[in-house]
Amino acid sequence: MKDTNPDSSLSPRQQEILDETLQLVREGGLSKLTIRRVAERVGFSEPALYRHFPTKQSLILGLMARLEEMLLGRAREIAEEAEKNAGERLEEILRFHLDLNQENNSLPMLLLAEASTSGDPVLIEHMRSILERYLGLLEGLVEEGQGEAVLTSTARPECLALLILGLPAAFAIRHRLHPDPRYEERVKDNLVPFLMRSLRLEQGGRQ
Amino acid sequence: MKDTNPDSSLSPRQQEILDETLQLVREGGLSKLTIRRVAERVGFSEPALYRHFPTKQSLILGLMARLEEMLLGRAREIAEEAEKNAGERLEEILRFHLDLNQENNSLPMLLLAEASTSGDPVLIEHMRSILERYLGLLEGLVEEGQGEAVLTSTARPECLALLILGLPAAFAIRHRLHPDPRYEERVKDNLVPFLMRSLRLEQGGRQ
DNA sequence: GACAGGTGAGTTATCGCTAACTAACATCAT
DNA sequence: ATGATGTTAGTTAGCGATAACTCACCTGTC
Repeated sequence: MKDTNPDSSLSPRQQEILDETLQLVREGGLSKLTIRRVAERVGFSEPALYRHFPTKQSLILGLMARLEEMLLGRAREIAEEAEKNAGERLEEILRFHLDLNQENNSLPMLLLAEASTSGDPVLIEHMRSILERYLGLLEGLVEEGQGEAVLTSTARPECLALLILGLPAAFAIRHRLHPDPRYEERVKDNLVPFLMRSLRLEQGGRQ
Repeated sequence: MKDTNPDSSLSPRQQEILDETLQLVREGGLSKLTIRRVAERVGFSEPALYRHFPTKQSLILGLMARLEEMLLGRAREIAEEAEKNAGERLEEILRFHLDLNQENNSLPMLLLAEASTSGDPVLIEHMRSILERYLGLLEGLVEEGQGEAVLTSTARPECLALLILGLPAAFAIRHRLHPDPRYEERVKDNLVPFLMRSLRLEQGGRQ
C-alpha cells in the first residue's frame, strides 16, 4: 500500500487523516464516510478535524487527488517505458490496474461509480477528468501500437481503450460482491493474455 | 421502458410505487433514495407509503426483483433462441445489455456497485446472486460455443464471461460521468463486432 | 361497523458544521 | 530572563437539517 505518498502541499497531519479516510472508504465507500468516523479513527474529536480540512468536500477532494495519483501516476510511468512496445506497455498497465483494484478493495472503480451519484458537480467533474485522462492514456498507446503495426487496427483506439477499461471494471464489481483470490488469479493469468492476443495484429490480418 | 411489469405477488399500488422508485434511483442512485421522496413522487404522504412497504429495505428488495427481471429475463429468452448459434446469442445479449444501460442511465451497473457498500447483507447477497447468475448464463453460452467449435477455446469460459460483462460495465461508468450518445453509438457499432470477432475461432471461420 | 388506505405531528438518531474555550508553544520588545 | 501577544491544535457542547420510522386519528366502501 502506498498510503504514505508525500504530496508537498499537505501537512503530515493531513496526510495521516487522508490515510485513515482512504481506509474507511476502502471498507464502506463514500456513503459510509462521515467526519465523525474519520475523526474517531485518527484519534481525536470532530471539530479538530475541521482544523485540517475545512469541509467534508475538501476532504473528499484530497482523497480524489490520491486516487488520481494512484491511477494515473504509475500508469503514466509505464506509458513512457521506451524499451517496450505499445502492446507490452498496455498489458503492463492493465495488470497494474487489476492489482490496484485487488489491493484497494475495488476502490477506484467504486469511487468512479459512487461519485456519479453524489450530486456534487465539483466532485463529478474531477472524476470525469480522471476517467478521461485514463482513457486518453490508453487510447494514445493503442494509436501508437497501430501506427507501429503492433496492434490491430480493426477497431477505433477510443473503443479499444474502453474495452481495456472494462476488464478492471468487471473485475471490481465481481470482487466487491464475491471476493475470491483464486478466481481473480485465474482471470489475470487467462484473460489478460487472451485480451492482449486479440489486440495484437492477427496473423491472417484482415484489413 | 418496461416499468409496467406485472409481478403477480405485488398489488397495483405497489407496482406504481416501484415505478417511481425506479425512476428516482435512475436519477440519483441509492444514496438519493428516501421514503419521503418516493412518497412525494407517488403523490401521497410518508406514512401511507409504509402501508405498502413496511421498511425501506423491503422497498429496495422490490427494486432488486425488478432489476433481476430486467437483466436476466430477456437475457434468458435470448439464450434459448435455438435458431441462432451461441456466438450470435452472446452478441445479442451484449447489445441488449448495452441498450439497457443507456435506457436506464446505467442503473444496473450502478446498483451493483452501490449495493456492495450498503452494508446490508440481505441486499448484498441478492446482488451477488444476480451477478452470479448473469455470469453463469454468459459462461454457459461460451461453453456451448466452444463445444460447437464456434467460439475460441483459448480462454476459459468463466474468464470470457467476465470480459463480456466488462464492456457494459465500462460503458456504464463512462455514461454516468460523461453521457455522449454519439460516442456510445460508435462504441456499439465498432467494439461489439470487434469483441465478437475476438471470441470467434481465429483461424478459418471469419464470418 | 370493520377495515384498507390515507393524514399531521411526532420520535429518535445521525449528519455536517460551529461556538466557546483552553493548553502548549513560538515570538519579541523590554 | 520575562511577560504580553498571537497561533496552532485540540476540547466539550450543541445547532439545524434530515433520515427512517411511528402514533393517533380521519374517511370512504363493502
